Amino acid sequence: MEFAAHGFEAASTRSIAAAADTQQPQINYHFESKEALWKAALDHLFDRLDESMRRHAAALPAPVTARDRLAVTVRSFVHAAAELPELNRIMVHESTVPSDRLRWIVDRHTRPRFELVATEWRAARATGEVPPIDESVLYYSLVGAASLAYVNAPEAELLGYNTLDPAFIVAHADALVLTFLPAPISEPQRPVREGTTT
Amino acid sequence: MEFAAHGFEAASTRSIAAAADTQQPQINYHFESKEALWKAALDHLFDRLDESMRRHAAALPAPVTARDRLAVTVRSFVHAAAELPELNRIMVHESTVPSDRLRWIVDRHTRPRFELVATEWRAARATGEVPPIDESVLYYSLVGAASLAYVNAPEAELLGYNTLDPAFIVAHADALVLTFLPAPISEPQRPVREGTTT
DNA sequence: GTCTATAATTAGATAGAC
DNA sequence: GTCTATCTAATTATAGAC
Repeated sequence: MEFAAHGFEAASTRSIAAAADTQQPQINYHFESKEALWKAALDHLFDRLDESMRRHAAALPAPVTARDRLAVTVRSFVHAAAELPELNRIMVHESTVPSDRLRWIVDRHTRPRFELVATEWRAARATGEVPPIDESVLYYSLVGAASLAYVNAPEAELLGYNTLDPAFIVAHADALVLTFLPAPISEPQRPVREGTTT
Repeated sequence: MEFAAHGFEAASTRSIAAAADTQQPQINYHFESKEALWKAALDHLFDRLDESMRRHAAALPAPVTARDRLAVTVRSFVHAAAELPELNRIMVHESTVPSDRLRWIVDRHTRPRFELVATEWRAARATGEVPPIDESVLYYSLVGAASLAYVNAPEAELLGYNTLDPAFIVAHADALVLTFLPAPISEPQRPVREGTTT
């Protein structure tokens, strides 16, 4: 993906067309503009992200507690980030400077997904199953921890590590569950239910 | 910084010159090429990273154990990442695709810093003070967790969070120490010294 | 050293043949 | 729908006046 490798401005419609084995004017025939092509590419990548996360979640044991649900989300996201490095590459390319494109992504794709993780985190916080970390701090720490190894795969390769090796990906998912969702030491506090006295 | 905001290719020498209140040809007068300017900018940013980390480390309690030393490194890096978002922005822009520029950065700047963290991590692993996580997994998880909130600050702003707020930065550093360097539950295993019997 | 003018190349988008 | 040719604007780098 040219947009993932070079960013929106530096990705030329000529190289995008060449990668698709066609000619540059075909882009303006099939899409209204370079930006319309970019938006279509992002909608497609986010669809693939959702599909990848659902597929990996289905392969994991069914969660029972709120912490279990987060563990499934974390493991699924690590696997999806490894499977779709292009998406997180585009996200960091676009998120470094305010723009209409960034507002479009955040409104359409980022905010609903952030709210999903924040809601899961609040549920696990309420039962004392996870460490006392604010949801915004948690979100950026977790997403960054889960995605950089794949976003920066060419750099890791030069350091001598193949982060796309399935063994790396599984070790990575294990490590993030171990660190962000450690097994609770004390008994998890049950949420206080109405009408129940302790 | 135009390179941080748009990446090498998309940053025009005209806008760089305009930001420095001068004319575009001045760049080719003072530097051999656009790439030479970029290399000078990166050398300068890495110097500032080292200075920032030293300054923040000096403001923290002196470390005793290997885990303490890592905690100082983590806290200093979080503060430096917040202070210098441009550097990590350039790093993700450049690390997504193999290039001569990427090789230049890795050889000159990334590898020595990676080895430093890996060495500190191995020392703490040997005494059982930190979780059983491979150094490559740890490196990308930690750097990603520490930098994304500042790399993606414009995105966080649209989600309603000011990640450059000192309160966020401190909570972020606390969270990463809590997760990646939890206080050991069991007594840390002392490394076996030669000539010592237990 | 600093500026204007410009050369050589490449960008996204369009016109029009087939 | 697919192609070649081309338009306008932007790019890096250089030439040369001051």
